[in-house]
Amino acid sequence: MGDGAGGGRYRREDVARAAGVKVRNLRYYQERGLLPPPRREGRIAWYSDDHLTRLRLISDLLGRGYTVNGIAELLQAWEGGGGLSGLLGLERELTRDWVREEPVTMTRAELRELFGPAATAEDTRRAAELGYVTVDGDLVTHRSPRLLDATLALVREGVPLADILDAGEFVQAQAAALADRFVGLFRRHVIGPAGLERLSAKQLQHITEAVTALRPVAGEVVTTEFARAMARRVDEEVAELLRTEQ
DNA sequence: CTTCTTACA
DNA sequence: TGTAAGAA
Repeated sequence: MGDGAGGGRYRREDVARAAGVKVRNLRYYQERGLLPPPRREGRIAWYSDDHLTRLRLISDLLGRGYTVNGIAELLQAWEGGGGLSGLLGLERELTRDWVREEPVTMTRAELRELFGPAATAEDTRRAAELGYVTVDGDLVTHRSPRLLDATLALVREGVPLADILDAGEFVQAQAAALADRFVGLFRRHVIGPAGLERLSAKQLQHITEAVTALRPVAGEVVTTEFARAMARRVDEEVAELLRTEQ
């Protein structure tokens, strides 16, 4: 959070890699109006954090089966609401903290050292496929230090990495479903049927505040319910173990 | 030489 | 979506 969020400090290749899209598609998205043009400085194009956020949103939506045109419409509706600055503000609110973690980069050797012989190249490939890491030559970048730590903790307890990745894939699907559910609620009851198209600056402000207020609620509900489910399940498991060992 | 664009398959 | 060719 040191320097201003405005400017632009990514080159074409950098944003593309960070967002997990191909460089070729930057231009494509631009042409389709999904991505604002970068700031130009001579022959180099500078992309900002806002571009990166937008790019991640686009590739995520695309990955879930939305069409390019569908996304264009959505984005257009948003822009109609509060102008570009309002849109970018809301977009930031919607995704903050969920994508804000600072990635960690290490060499393959360092990765092996962390995981020990348990980690195969196949595991790395799979982790990349699931979006946990991106591989660039000898460098491996993990999206989330927290997830990396959690994975390491499990591996050190003897859980096979392949099984952890299976669990990760499952959790991703469930998490996406949960997020869809919450976003659906939000859309229906906070934004309303009118959509964002003709909202005043004040209304947009209210929505932004609502997002800020409600985001922790969604997390709260999920962690609480998860804790309860885990407690129940663990109790059952313990009871079962005690039964069979008698 | 590198970074982008244009244009075509 | 890949890529050859040209502009800057």
